[in-house]
Amino acid sequence: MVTSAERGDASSRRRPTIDDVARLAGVGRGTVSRVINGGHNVRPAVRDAVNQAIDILGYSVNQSARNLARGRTGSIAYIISDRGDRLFEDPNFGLFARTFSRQLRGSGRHLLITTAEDEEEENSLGDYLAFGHVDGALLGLTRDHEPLLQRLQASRLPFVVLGKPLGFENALSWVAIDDEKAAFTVVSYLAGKVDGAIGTVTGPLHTSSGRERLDGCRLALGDRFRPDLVASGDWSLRSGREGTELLLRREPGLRGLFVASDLMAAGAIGALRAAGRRVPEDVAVVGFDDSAAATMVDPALTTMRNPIEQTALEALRILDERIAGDAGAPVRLVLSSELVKRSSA
Amino acid sequence: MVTSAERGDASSRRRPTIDDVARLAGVGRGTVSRVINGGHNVRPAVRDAVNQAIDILGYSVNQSARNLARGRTGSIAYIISDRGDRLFEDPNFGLFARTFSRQLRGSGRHLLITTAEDEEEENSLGDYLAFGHVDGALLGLTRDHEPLLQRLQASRLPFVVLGKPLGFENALSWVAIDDEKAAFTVVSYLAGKVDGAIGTVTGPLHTSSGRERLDGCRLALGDRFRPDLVASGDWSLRSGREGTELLLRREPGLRGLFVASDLMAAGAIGALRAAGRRVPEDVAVVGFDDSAAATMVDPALTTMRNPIEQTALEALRILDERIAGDAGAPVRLVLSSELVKRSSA
DNA sequence: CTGAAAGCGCTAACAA
DNA sequence: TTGTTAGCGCTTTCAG
Repeated sequence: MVTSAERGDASSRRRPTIDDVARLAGVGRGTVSRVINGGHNVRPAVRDAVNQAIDILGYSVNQSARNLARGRTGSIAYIISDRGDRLFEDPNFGLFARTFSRQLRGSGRHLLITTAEDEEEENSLGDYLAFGHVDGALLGLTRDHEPLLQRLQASRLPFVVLGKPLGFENALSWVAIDDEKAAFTVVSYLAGKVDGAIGTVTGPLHTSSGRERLDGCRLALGDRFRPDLVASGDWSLRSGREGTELLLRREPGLRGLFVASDLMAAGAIGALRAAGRRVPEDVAVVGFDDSAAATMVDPALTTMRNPIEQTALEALRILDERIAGDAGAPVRLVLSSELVKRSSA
Repeated sequence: MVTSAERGDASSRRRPTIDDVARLAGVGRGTVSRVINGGHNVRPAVRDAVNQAIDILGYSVNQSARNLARGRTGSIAYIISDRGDRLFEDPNFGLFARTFSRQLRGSGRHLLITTAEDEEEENSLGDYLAFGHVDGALLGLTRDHEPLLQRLQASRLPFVVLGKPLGFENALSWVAIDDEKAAFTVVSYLAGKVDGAIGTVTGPLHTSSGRERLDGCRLALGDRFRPDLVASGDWSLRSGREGTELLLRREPGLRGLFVASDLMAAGAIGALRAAGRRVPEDVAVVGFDDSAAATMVDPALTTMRNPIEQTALEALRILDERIAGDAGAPVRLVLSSELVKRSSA
C-alpha cells in the first residue's frame, strides 16, 4: 500500500533536473547546460548563481539523457583475447581494468569488459562493436588478431591497442612498453651477477612481447647467448616448469635463467628445486612483470615492473582524442619499465 | 512490401530506430516497443512482421533512450571493501566481476566496479549510490561496515550482500557459502589422513568467514581440537607464515594444519619448509578457496572450492527481484563448497 | 490488441 | 551572452 504521504515524499525527493536548477537560478535551461559543460560563454556572476543552485539542489547530470542527446553511449569496451578464466589471474589485466574504470567514472562513463576467446566470440564481438553499442574500444591482445583488427579498422569505431599489434604497427594507434629494452635491462643485471651458462624460457613467439623479450635477452647476452638454451613457453606456470626441465637437460651446469613472465618463473623455480638446485646460489633467476607471483614464490623474484597505469591512462587519452574527432594519423607511444631487485638473482 | 524509399532509409548511415522498424512493419511505434519487450499482447502475425523488420534493418535498442524513458540508469554497482591494489589479485573477486559483467551484458546493463577502501571513500560512495547513479548494488564486504550498511539501508537503493553480513544477518538480503560446513569437510578429510596434533591458522575473527571456518574446524576435530594450536591470521601470506611459526613453537610434533585461505597456506608451507618439515610427509596441510595460489605452491594444495559463479548469479537474481518489485522481506541464501584433493594432504 | 501522443532530461542550433 | 525550441529514441498511458 502506498499512502499519499509516501507518494508526496517520493515525488519531492525525486532527482532534481536541469529545469529545477534553471528555475532556482533564474536563468534559462541552455545556460545551465553551458555551465555544467565547462561554463564557457557564461557571465561569471550567472555561472556562480547556477553553481549555487546546483549545490543547493544537489543536482547531478542524468547520463542517460546526456548520452541520448549527444548520440553517445557513454561506454568504452575493454577487450581481452586471453582465455576468460585465466584473465582475472593476470595482475596486469586487473590493474588495467581498475585504472580504466576509475578514470572513466570521472567522466560519468562505463567500462565494458569483454573477452574474445575464440573466433566465434570475436565475430559476435565485432557485430556488437560495429553496432554502435560503445563509443570506442581498448584492445588487450595476447595473440594475433588480424580478423578482428581488420574488421574494426573497416568500422568507424575509434580504438587503441594495448601492446604492439604485430603486422599493424604503422596502421593503428597503440601504447606499449618497450619489451626489448626491459628484457635487456634485467638480463644485463643477471649477466652481471653470474658467470657461466644463462638460459631463457620465452613467451609465445607469435606475440610481440614474447618475441621482443627474447630479442632483448639476446642483445644483453651478446657472445654469451646460447641458442640451444632457449625454451619457448606460453606464459603458463606449467610451461615455465617444463621449459626449465628442458634447459637443465641440455645444460646441467646452468647458472642463470631469464624467464619471460613471473608466473612462468614460479614454475621454473619449482623445477629447479625439484632438480636439487638452490636459487639463487646454484641458479639465479629473473622474471618479468612484477606480478603477484613475484612475491608469492620463494625466493622472491627479481623482475621488471611495467608502467601499467601510465599505459592505461595514455591509451585512454588517445582514445578520447579519436572519439572527439581529432583522429588524424595513428598515434604510437612506447613506455619504459623498471628493475625490481629481490632475492632470486 | 518494402519500398525502395524505405530500404534507402534503412541502409543509410545512421542506426535504425524503433520508428524505422514500425514504418517497415507497417505498425505503430508502441507495437514495436511491445514486441521488443516480450511480445505480450501482440497478435502473432504482427509480432512476426515486426521481428522480420527488425532482422532486415538490423535494429537493436538504444539503451540510453530506454533507460531515460524507464527512469533507470542501466548500471549496477559492485562494491568491494578490500584494499584496491590487493583486490584484483583475489581470484574470487575476478570471478565475481566476470560473472556479473557477463550476466548484465545480456540485459544491456553495465557493471560498475568500485572500492571502498577507507571511511572517506565509503562516504563519497554512499553519496554516489544515494544519488541515483545506479539501479542497485552488490556488496563484497571483507570487514565490518556498519556505517555503509546503515546508510544504504536508509536509502531506497536495492542491494544484496555477498557473504554473511555480521550483525545484519536478519535485516539484509545476502548470499553466502556455508563456511562452517566447508571447513568441517576439509578438516575432517585432514583428520582422517594424519594421526597426532592438528593446528589451524584462522582468518580474521571479526569476519563471519574467519569465525565460521574456525567453528567448522573445531567441530570436525572434536576431542582432537587443541585450543593452544589456534593462530589467528589476516588472510595475508605473511600471517600464514608467522602463524605457522607460532604453532610449530608450541607443538614441534605438529602433524596437520588447516589454514583458512590458500594464500596463507602458501605462507604456511614456506614456514614449514624453513623449519625442515616436509609436506605432506611430516605435516599435512589443507587450505581454503582453491585460488591461484593453490596450484602455484609446491606441493599443490588440497583445499575447498567455493561456488562463486552460482553465488554471483543468485545474488544478481535476488537483486533484480528487488529492483523490479517493491522489496519484500530480506532474502538469504547459503551455498555449499566442494573438496579438491591435491598433494598437500 | 493497437496506434497516437505525452513525456523522460539533456544538448545544440537558432534567435534575440 | 542569453533564452527558446526542436529533437535524441524509447516506454507508457490512454483511447479506440
